[in-house]
Amino acid sequence: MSWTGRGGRRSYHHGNLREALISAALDLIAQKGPAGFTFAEAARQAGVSPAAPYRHFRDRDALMADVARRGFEQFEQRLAAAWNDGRPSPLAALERMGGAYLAFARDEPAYFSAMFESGLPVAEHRDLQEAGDRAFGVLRRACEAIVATMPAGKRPPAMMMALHIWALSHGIASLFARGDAARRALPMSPEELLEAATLVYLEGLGITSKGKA
Amino acid sequence: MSWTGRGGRRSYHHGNLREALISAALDLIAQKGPAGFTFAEAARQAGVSPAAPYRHFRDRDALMADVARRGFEQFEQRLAAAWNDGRPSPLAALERMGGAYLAFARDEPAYFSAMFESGLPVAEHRDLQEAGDRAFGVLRRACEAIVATMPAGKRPPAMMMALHIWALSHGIASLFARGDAARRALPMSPEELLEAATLVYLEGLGITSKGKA
DNA sequence: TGTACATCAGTGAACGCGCGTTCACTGATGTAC
DNA sequence: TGTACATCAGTGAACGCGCGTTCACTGATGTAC
Repeated sequence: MSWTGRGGRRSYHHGNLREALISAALDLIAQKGPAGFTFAEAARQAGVSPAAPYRHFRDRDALMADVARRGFEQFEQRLAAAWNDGRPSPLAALERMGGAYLAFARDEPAYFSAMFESGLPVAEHRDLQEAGDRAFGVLRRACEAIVATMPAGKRPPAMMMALHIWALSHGIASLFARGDAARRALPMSPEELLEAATLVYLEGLGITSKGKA
Repeated sequence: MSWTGRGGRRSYHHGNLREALISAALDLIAQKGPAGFTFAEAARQAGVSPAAPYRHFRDRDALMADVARRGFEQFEQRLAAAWNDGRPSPLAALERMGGAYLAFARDEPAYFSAMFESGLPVAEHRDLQEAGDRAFGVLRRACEAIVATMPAGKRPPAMMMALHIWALSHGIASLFARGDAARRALPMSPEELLEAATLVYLEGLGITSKGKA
């Protein structure tokens, strides 16, 4: 395949190998989990020799970390889009963001695995950690906005609230929404389960959802 | 090592190879994750030839499934011990059970990985699924007991409550309490985070913790 | 108590396989003049 | 516009390795009589 570059033109060079490897990695991770992805097979799928990937990634872990980083970036974008600056109302937007969390786990199992289950040492990949922090930041700012609507004396710590909702969403996503064979059966949709939990939690914080459509 | 059986006596037979393989698997999973465990290395660690494990397990997955099943059984026992039939009060016991969930994730990372992150197809291992269901049953019955203390008209569905608390505990355990390199930093202990979340959630259900010590 | 025999739980050598990684190399591309 | 050259991004062959799995085998154990 090395003779067809962009536009079908003959080409010794692949032209876009880095992206092709990322894309192959996503395929393989989605099919066989983070452990089932190998450098050699990613190269094969991209149509290059097994030595070629080393021009773009130091080793297998570096590729995996790049996939995870991209995953966090996409995740951040999706969460931010769902939050949409809290429109039409902060509570409605928060529910939508919960749905986006679950949708991401379901629609992008490869990214999700690379981000949360690949066993990458987050502390050793600064950019990965930062990307993760930015994604969490979307949720934290959402919680700050919601807390700000409450009377000054009754405001819970937004950071704690964000961690709680993150954990709740992540637990439901991991146990019930992921698109792999380990998914548990559930008598309702993960979205319904998460929405109900969030409403109860907000109620417990003293945030009533009466005004919500 | 094949010549020392129980009591140091010479022995061609290992004597307890099945258990030794399970124990080796736990070691290896704890060190390198579920993917880093191999049949061959488990055999080596148990001091037998690479063909020996086939006398006890059909293949690598069968061993992994057995580890996961044992994990769920231990998990069930710990949760049940923490719940202790709701003594001294159902709410105090529920908090203790949450702590047990996190402690298990931290103290038994190998079991935890095998149970939740090994990618085993739960549906294809009936005994594994049943063991998981029994562990969840402990939490469900705890929720039923708590719900039963409420006025008849105000009782939330215990099943939903159990799923919510399971997801919350699992999310916090996965993100913050697991003893591996992927653990995220946190401005408080996972236990504190979970306890606070549970209290807010119960408050939202209309369960006040005023009577709690 | 002794013996013959069946069964069990190991051995150890061998196999094919795919992996990660390296190496000297070479075709393609871009740039200076 | 053409040419020389540096750089880049690939090749393909090779390596050592550990894995899963099989095979005929054999030492140890248990049991019938």
